[in-house]
Amino acid sequence: MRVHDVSDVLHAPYDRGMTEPSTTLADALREQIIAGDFSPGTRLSEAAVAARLDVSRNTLREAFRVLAQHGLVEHIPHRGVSVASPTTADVVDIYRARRLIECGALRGASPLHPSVADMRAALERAEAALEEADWATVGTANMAFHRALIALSDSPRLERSHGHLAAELRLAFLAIDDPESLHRPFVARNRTVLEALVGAGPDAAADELERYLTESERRVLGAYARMGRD
Amino acid sequence: MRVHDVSDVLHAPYDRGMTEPSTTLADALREQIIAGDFSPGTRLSEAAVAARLDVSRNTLREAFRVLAQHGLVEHIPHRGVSVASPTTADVVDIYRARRLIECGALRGASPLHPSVADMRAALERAEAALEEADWATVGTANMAFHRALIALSDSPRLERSHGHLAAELRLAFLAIDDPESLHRPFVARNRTVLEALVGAGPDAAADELERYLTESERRVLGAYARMGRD
DNA sequence: GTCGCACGGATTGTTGAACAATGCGGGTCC
DNA sequence: GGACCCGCATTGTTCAACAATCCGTGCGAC
Repeated sequence: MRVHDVSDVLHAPYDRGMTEPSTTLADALREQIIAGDFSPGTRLSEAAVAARLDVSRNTLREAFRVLAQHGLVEHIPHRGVSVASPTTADVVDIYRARRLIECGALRGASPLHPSVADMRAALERAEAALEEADWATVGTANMAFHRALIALSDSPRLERSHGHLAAELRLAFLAIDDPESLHRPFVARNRTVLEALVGAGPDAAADELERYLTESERRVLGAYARMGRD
Repeated sequence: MRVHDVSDVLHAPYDRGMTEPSTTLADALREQIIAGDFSPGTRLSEAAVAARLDVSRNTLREAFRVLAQHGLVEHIPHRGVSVASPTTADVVDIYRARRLIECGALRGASPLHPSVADMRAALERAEAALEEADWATVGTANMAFHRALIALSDSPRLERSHGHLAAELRLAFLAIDDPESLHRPFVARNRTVLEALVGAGPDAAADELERYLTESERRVLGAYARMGRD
């Protein structure tokens, strides 16, 4: 069953912590969105969401502005915001940007960079989850692998941009809803990338990564086509 | 004389047009900031800016959130927002990201792409402004050249990221306030890049662009060092 | 003198209510 | 069936208020 309205979703009010709601609020909403609490395309009524999260409309609107900048939410004037639902063109663009940024980061990386350990750790988590057919965890770990890969560049701004791409892409995965075929084949490929990096060197790893991304894009687009998606 | 408080700046209320203030408002503020109406580091008091732009604090805060996401403004909880003032580390990071994105876009580009015409047009504007020692226009045209260069990638997301980098970098230029040395030498280099693209091909152009960016970074960092800047 | 600390003013964070402006759906009329 | 119009729901924005936090100031202790 698909969720098509906020009211269909039950969840606790976001956790009020020590920081300001308006900052944390966007984070909380982001987490819920990429966790799939609201499926892509869901309309987010200001009044409904504000009531459910127990914040005022004004505060919520600030959070929405942030999410809209991240591409996680689409804001159309006088028509409200809805969870972004990446089109085929969006997917193509996301992968184009990923290829450029990830391969570039990898090509300029040192195999001795501390993040290599993070990549390895993420890879091992993915391989462990693979054993148990826990595709959600596999997906998360794959994501972490690529995040660590970008960290090789030591560039906060590239990490930020890549984070946005990853979040948007996750929405596309949610829309497809076939985690196994989207995540399973790519654990082995990630291992190949990592071993190429510490073995054959950054350029070979980047070439391998490029194949990875092209294949991943092909899968997503194929699924979209089968769904008759725009 | 440097501006250090909003109250020092005189300007008309932002132009109320047909679209919603909250969207246009961020744009208007962005324009004013990158035009140098508020010098980097200036504190932007909510009450003062709201009064001057004739909007409510709530609406202004939405705009601030957007600008903060763009990196144009720094928002510290309970301490308000100030115009970003890129540190040396920021400059290094911005150039690192620019090198990766711009060189990557160029390397994957076709010399037959329509944006090549835009690059040429921007270059000619820069060369014309150079004749008249109009450094501000030279800077704007140089910026447009690189924007057109990114457009070679046909990736809206890369264009957006690059736009943010360019805006942040402009703040660094504002802080330096020596437009001639920052813009003059690079017109000829842009021509070299363009001619390499249509002549020797994308890879040669990318190599040239890399030298361009390294040299530009060196100038900015040098100026920062001479200013005793963080 | 200066270090720590309490106090108060100023600013930010958030709320709730209100109203204008816009979009959407339904009904009517031709 | 299609064009038009009207009413309702939602968004965009403002305002006033209050809580929470920060910052400068002055005081006292050492």
